[in-house]
Amino acid sequence: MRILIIEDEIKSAEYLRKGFSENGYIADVANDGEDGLHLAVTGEYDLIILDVGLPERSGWSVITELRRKGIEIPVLFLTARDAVEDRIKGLELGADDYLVKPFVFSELLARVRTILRRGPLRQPDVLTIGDLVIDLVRHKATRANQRLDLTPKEFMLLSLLARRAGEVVSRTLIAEQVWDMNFDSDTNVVDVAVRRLRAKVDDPYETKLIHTLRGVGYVLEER
Amino acid sequence: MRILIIEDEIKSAEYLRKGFSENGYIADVANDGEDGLHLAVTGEYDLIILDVGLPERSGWSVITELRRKGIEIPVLFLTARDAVEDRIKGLELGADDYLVKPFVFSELLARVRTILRRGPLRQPDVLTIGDLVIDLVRHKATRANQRLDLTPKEFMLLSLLARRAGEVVSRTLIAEQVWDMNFDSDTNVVDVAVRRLRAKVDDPYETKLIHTLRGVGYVLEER
DNA sequence: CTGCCACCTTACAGATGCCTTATGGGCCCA
DNA sequence: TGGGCCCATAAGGCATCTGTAAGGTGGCAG
Repeated sequence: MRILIIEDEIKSAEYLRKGFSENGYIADVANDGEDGLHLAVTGEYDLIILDVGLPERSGWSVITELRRKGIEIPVLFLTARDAVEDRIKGLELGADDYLVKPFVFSELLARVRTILRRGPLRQPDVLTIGDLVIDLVRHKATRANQRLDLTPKEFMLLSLLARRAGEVVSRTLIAEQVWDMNFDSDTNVVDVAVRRLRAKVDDPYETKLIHTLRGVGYVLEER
Repeated sequence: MRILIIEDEIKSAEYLRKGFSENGYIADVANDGEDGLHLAVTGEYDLIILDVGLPERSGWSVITELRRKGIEIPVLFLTARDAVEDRIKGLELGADDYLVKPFVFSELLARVRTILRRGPLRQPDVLTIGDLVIDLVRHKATRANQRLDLTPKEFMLLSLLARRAGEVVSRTLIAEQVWDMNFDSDTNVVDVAVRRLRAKVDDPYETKLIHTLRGVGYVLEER
């Protein structure tokens, strides 16, 4: 899941980014409305967090512009405590929800989850492929009831594969979802990451779950 | 669905009652803790909204008394913005959620819906993780039957981890719940606090209970 | 059979994030 | 007022993670 944060105050933006990152989301930051709008249009985001107190281009015009272009990405905006009419305005312009500043991060997280849940992609909390079990909330993966000690990147990669178990996942998609790489760069990060994941998930066990489809990508499945 | 509102300020109480009523709930009001407790015990309510700034009988004792009688109705309490310790306390006493005043009614409504959806989720008074026992009410923790001498912050941190034993607790969440920090991240209080807690909870013992998940947070569990 | 290309595998070093310790300020209570 | 405890800050150290690079392997087309 990818989130775009449009917020001019660098510290706040970073705080939010970190929070989302800790909770398994990929979050990018735009420091003004101009950049934000551009990223929103070009990048593939599942949700936008928008501070409506932006200098350059007011937050409102970002929503307006997005909706005018027919882009339906859910928008959650942040507003000041005393600005009641702003909340109404934001919702009228096509935002999905708002939060009043200052807020506690977990409130934001809860709302984000709610919004994403009611979208088309509803995902369960626990994924099972053969004897491999992945608990997305607890950030825990086990195989044959043995705990797998995975690093953040490994866990991200594994959950991506697991969410599409049985389907081919292209390296391009992996690069995008896990590394936030938008264009082709000539690195073999993906290969190396898959290797490292295999070392923990497949190497110690008889039946392999991660399979390579030459020229296409990878599949996670029981065979 | 029936909701009991325990709130001494008549105007606020009426405002809430009306709000719920408009949204299809049946809501009753009690203007002090005494009445509230009585109604809660006799009436058939699905949820209680409790203001913890009550005069007669403090809000806390209402929760305590209810739980002591074995009544499991979900409680959502309302607290002042600056009272972080209160939030923790309320949850420790067995409330299901809280909301910080002042709030927008729809926020409250959203939370109420969430709670009612997930059904009663009662918290035990004593948490046990391996040989670690935490008594939330008596504010006492022991490991291997030895008393742990914890400072308030340490106890708060430990109970937060314990309440989510087995789940990852992100540093962001910790910072929020224990320090009420929202938008400044450049401090390592959490690290240091965890260190101090470990010194008492883990260092003297063979099996460690507090585990670090790099980039994600901490988990309290037996491994 | 042969060469190419995609992918695998390994080693390494920089970056990152966490740990650890020392220091001093603040607060409570005698 | 003074002592003791609690706890935030800061700084440096250290382990882990992860991207890069370089060489190896194996499938596949011609």
